[in-house]
Amino acid sequence: MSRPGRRGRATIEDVAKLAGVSRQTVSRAVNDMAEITPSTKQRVLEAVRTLGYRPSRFARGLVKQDTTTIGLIISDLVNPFFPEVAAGVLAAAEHRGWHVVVCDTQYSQERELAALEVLSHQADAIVGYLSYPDDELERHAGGVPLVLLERPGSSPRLGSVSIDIEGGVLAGMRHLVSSGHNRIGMLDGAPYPSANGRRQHYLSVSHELGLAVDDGWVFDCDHSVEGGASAMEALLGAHPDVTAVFAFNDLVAVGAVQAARGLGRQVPADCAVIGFDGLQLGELVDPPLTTLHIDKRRIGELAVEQVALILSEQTNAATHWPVVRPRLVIRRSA
Amino acid sequence: MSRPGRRGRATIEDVAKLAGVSRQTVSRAVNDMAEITPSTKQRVLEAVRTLGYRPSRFARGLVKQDTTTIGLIISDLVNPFFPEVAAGVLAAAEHRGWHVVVCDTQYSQERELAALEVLSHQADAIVGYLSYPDDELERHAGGVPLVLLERPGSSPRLGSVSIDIEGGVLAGMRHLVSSGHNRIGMLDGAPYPSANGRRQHYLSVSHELGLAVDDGWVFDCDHSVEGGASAMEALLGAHPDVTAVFAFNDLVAVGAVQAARGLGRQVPADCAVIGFDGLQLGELVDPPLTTLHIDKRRIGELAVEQVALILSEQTNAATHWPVVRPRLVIRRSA
DNA sequence: TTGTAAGCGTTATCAG
DNA sequence: CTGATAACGCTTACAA
Repeated sequence: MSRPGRRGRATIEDVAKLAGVSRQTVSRAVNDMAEITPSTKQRVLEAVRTLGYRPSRFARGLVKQDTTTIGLIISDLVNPFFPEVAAGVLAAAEHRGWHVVVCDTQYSQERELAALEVLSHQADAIVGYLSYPDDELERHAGGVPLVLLERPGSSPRLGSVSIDIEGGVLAGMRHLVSSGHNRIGMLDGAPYPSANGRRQHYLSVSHELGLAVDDGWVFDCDHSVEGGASAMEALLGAHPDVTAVFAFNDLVAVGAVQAARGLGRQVPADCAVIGFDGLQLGELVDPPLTTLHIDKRRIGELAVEQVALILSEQTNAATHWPVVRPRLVIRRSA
Repeated sequence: MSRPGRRGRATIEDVAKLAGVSRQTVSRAVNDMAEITPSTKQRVLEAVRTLGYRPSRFARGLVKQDTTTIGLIISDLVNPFFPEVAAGVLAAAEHRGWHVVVCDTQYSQERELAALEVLSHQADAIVGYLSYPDDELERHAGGVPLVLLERPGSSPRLGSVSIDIEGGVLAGMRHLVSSGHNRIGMLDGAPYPSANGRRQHYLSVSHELGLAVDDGWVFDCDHSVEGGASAMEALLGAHPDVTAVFAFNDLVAVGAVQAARGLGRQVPADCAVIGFDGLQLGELVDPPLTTLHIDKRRIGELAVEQVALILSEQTNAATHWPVVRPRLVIRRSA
């Protein structure tokens, strides 16, 4: 005995009963297919309305296997970097008629795990900023294709979209050196997925360019304005003679500028600052931020293309790992 | 005859066959339930791995009616305002174990409709910045509960979280007037959902305060820095004697500051500017932006609470429509 | 511990 | 044009 509302919502069966037709006919009316008389359609639709009937997405998805959902895991929606990547993912997904479920990890590995857990059940593929080692990721993804953002994947089972960090660092450091700097410090993002590479490349490039700096010139910080500010204070404390700073990202760079000023230094006169990602914010602060601009939307779009590739192959394997190249944008801070 | 991969993915049946057990046993192994011998569990799990089996979320969702998905429709992920709202939604949803599917309309009504279309089929409730009239929305939502953001809902079927625009405008205008301004212009967001109210309240408050301004002192613009800049130029062109500007939001305000300066005016000396939403950006520009700060995360959280309420009542009706109050934050621009 | 049977709510197929 | 009937893939009883 199936009362409407027995388990909450009315089913197609309930509608059929009320309208005095078969489930099939209800289906035809609801999805306005052709083979149905206007009058019956009316009657059915009325029953639908009075019962507040809505088709179950699960039942529908079960029978017509066509809806694709991709899970997006990002670190922090409030960092302007990520929404741009997300916008790229959303646009590319919408273009394909896919849905996107978004999770924000707040840089927490625990949340990252939870997100993987959820999305491995709810999505057909996962794209995101992930921090666990490849093998652990594969285990927790439970067979769902994975596309890593800003990080190369070791196995062919893992797609990836990365950034040419080395090229970016090289371009940035060269710019600073050619502007006459040789005591260049670095503010690195605290170790987290997207944090990889900058520090190492900073050190090797510094070495190549003959700069007398080492690990002691690098200070870790949160990926935020506040983080950048306090790390900058630490750097200036340890190396008061620093004349330029290579920042992990634009947020950090802005914080560095503020801290430098707070300590009485002019930017760029006393200390130059260069950012790394090219947020709009950088154009609006004073002085405008010199930065290595990254096409963030493109990262998201490329990630979805990767998913499409992987999903279309029965091998479930990626064959091509795109790399996005930063572009030096010179403004006034360096 | 069901070959694994007949329709793409292996099913529980395929695994059962390969492991030589029943589907039930596979289910027990996969969801690691208690009543199963370790050895068989091993065997099953191995079959799972070789077949690359993943349970269908649709089949699972069909039988255990517990997954809740909420659809979030925002106008523009790249406007820093929206990610904060979204972050609130995500946090509150995660707290409840709900999933969030995000759509970005790019301020396009066409996309808004498409998003409604999709989400009305894929979500248990929709939260978002919507521009269509209530009745149209209800029609397109096809019975899915709706929570309107920054806009009151007329029917009890519509939840909403709004902002006390009137209070905000009043506080802002009073601040400007008490600072000695009486020729105050306005840059209003181009008519779109969240755009409602500011202009009207600006006009009535101006009238109350005895200011000699009218519609001609209001210029529409995109909700962006660029939009604010060009509208500011227009305003300064039409009313060169303007001494203060009430901006639609902080992005617009920043643009206004830039334009004012570009035309040789000091801010706030020659022309004060006040924003409306309290982005972090406002603290970082020069001069720091005076603004009416809005708790954007809270908007998202309240929206999810509304959804929970609506979903829990069988009436499907909202009974309480929260209002978020702006808070005047005085910095240097006004 | 394991298997069997009965749904979950839809759509597709094929008669009528 | 309409209605049985059979999937769709999984879980929850209930038997064995």
